Amino acid sequence: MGMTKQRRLIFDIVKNSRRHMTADEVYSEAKKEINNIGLGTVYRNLDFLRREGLVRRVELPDGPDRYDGNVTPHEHARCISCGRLLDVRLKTDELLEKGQLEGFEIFGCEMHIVGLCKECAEKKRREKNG
Amino acid sequence: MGMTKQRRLIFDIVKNSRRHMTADEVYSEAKKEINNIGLGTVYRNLDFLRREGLVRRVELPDGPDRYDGNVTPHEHARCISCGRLLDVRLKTDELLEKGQLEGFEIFGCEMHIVGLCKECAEKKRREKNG
DNA sequence: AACAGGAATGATAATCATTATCAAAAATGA
DNA sequence: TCATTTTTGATAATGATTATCATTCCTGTT
Repeated sequence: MGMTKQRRLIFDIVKNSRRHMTADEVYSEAKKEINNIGLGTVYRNLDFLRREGLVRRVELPDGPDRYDGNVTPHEHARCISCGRLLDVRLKTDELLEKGQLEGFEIFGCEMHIVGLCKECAEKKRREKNG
Repeated sequence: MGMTKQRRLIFDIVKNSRRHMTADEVYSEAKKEINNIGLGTVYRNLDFLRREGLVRRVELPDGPDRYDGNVTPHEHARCISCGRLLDVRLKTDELLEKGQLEGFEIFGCEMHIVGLCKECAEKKRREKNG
């Protein structure tokens, strides 16, 4: 596996971030280290790292994909106000009502909870109450 | 609510379809009735109908959105081979492990199961076994 | 029926995230 | 070292969706 300084940098950025960054945010961050890094390089390496299982790509139904350095199984809740993703663990046992997917070969499942995070919910409440 | 013949047609197409159509598929279908209908009109009306709660938009993480005439609560399982969506009902009770989303105000949740539908799984099995 | 005002239309351009392309540069390995 | 493969940066292309805008179509009121 060719490990260029670009690839290492991109990996470190995603791995060390506690947020769930977009490719563009990774790009901005990477430019601080390598001034002339290309956006294509960022996309290419994020995809490479995903294929290697080193990072996880979270594909949201709207808006750009996010990259997650935490590759352990978990799902996400997205705040529609600030856009932040929160990690959640699901009880996946007994999720489906029985017999619905007879013969369907499940490879994986993605769940996105949408709503307001604690901070944004409180902020909205304060605005309302004056 | 202005109900033009375009809007009525688009609604009928989605409502009468047992599939989950893309905007482009609705457009192709609509052109059979109204030859010079615009793609923008299709998008505009699908969005209008969604806002009115008459159809549901299913936003997949990859590929174009699908439109569903069934607006009762259900989730989808997508076949990665033929792209078809299957309806599934979830046991949403006790989905989350307790205490994870303290303060998070849940508006909704979208789940996409991905895998192979019965037909495609069987087809693949046949190809393998000769 | 005529008319005015707002809404919807079709055509087209613009947007945004992502991929593809490709020559030049860098890494790898015999 | 030198040849081969991989990766890079720059740029163009893609695909789905939205925005724009002049024209046309409704709809309700006289």
